[in-house]
Amino acid sequence: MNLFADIRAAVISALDAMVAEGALPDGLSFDNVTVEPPRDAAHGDMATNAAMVLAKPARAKPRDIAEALAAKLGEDPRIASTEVAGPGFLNLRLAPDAWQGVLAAVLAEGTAYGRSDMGAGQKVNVEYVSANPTGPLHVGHTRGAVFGDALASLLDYAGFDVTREYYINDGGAQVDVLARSVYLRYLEALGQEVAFEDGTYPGDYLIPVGEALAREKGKAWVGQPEEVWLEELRNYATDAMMDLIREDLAALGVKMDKFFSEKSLYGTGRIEAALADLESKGLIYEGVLEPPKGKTPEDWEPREQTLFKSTEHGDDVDRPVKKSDGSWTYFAPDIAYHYDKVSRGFDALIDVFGADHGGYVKRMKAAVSALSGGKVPLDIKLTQLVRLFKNGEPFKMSKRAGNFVTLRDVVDQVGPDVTRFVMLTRKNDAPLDFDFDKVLEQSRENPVFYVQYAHARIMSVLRKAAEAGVAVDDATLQAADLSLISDEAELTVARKLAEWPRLVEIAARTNEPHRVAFYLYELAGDFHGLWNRGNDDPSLRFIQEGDAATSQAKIALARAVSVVISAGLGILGVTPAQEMR
RNA sequence: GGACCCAUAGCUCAGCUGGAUAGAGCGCUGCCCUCCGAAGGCAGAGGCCAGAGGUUCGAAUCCUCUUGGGUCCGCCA
Repeated sequence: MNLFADIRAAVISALDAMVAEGALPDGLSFDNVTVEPPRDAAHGDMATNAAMVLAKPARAKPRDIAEALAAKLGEDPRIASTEVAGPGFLNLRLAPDAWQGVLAAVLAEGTAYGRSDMGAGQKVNVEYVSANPTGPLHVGHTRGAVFGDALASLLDYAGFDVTREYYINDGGAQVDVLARSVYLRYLEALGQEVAFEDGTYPGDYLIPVGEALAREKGKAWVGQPEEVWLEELRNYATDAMMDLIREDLAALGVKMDKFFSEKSLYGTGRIEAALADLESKGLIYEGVLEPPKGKTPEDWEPREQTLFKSTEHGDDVDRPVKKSDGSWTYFAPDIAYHYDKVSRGFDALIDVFGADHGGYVKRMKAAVSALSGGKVPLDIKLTQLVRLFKNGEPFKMSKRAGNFVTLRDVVDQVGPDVTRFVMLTRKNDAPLDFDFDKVLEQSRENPVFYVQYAHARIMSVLRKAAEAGVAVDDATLQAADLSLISDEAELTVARKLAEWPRLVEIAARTNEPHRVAFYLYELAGDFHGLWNRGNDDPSLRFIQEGDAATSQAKIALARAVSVVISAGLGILGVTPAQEMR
């Protein structure tokens, strides 16, 4: 149930009727007609811009259209009153039982209240994390992981068929570096002194890998040249790193549907096939790029390379897919990977990258546009930096990874729930400050606590009511006399609940899961506001001693809040708190 | 030199496919706990939405330019 969508449907059908009666001309598009909550509560419960949007194409005055529309809508029993205002807004006031209907719907549908069919089962691929398999995940990856995971859940909730995917960059030179680094740890495990030069990974996390290798291989590889061990060790090391990464993801509660190996694209003809597809579209040629303007690298010299004509699909310059020595650039497997995604029949693709990959957005979009003939949209979401603090001071930690703070460092300190919620308290493209102390603070400033506290309070009410002998199971609450919910503070909460399905659709349409976190904070605020009103006005308390019917109605409202909080936190991957200590 | 992101209250940030008098938290000012639901609550002050043009019934939102900050820019993945 989506009250805003229902009322919008009523507006549209009223407009259709006006067309049928000749009050409006044929052929108007109602696509831009909206029904939204007004900013100012004094403007009523809902407002539609229909008259203003249609005034020009209908060649009529907005206020005239609004008056006529108001007359039609006045016949709808859900609409208590209408008012033409401002430049042509039509403000609607709903009958009280409309809000009570929302509560009944929440209790009946549970956490499915708010699910949408806007996705219509379309297949969407969300690729996120995709960190190089050369070490544990760090904080930057954590934000991408949380964002991508919440976005995937959000899209699922909005009716899309979602695949969560991780692209393993296991085909490039950095894997050789990893293998050599593990080799050093292997020698070290066998008692040799080793030195980590530039171009190797010195992190402690490779020590156990070297030790395990030493146990398996003994001294077989000591003193042997790379030809003997490099190939095998590459696989061994990447497998070990992916195990590590999977553990990190599990600690955060992230579970991928698919891990896609870059290496699987090499030597299998798949890169060639993707490039052949572009070639067949006339988008591949041999050429020489201009040097980058302004800042010319000192060793720059013109070289002929194989280029992808990405400029035909919105890029600024054409991009090399083959180096001058004939080997692939990193871009080539990326093209092949996205070709694979397109071939798997996804209706839409989403890539979640760190902000430092902003330079690749246009070329990837160009590639997908070319490969899919413009049919498959690719949205690329960039996650900005996370700045770490401890009690207000910039924070650095270098335990096991060398010089960066790991996902584990964060999750072990504050837990997965707090980590996830906090990572979503900022837009993805805005930098995020993460303070290890503040995120655990129990105050209104801390949205994690504030939302969890609201849920815990409701659970507490339910427990206390049950102890007092009031039936509070969902079936009983559904049957409660919701007309007893009528105070303004209570209706404010009910109105907020009515917005939830709408919020889900907006968040899903914009691929912005942070909107869910902000909504939950607002909902919690409205609920706490109601709770606090109960301090001064005992008639607003949820449990009314000796009056089971009223108690059940009020508790039904609280229960509905907890249901929506659960649903929202579920999207964010956060467990609702049953109690706070 | 170019590309992308960002600029909203003293601070940290929201702001819906363009809608009415631009919101929240913190901070600030003033009230409110002998008890019953204060790990707080209520009220108030605080804005040229970086600047200048444009599009239109209407712009924080879309376009152009300027300023200021971040990221990136041929064989590194």
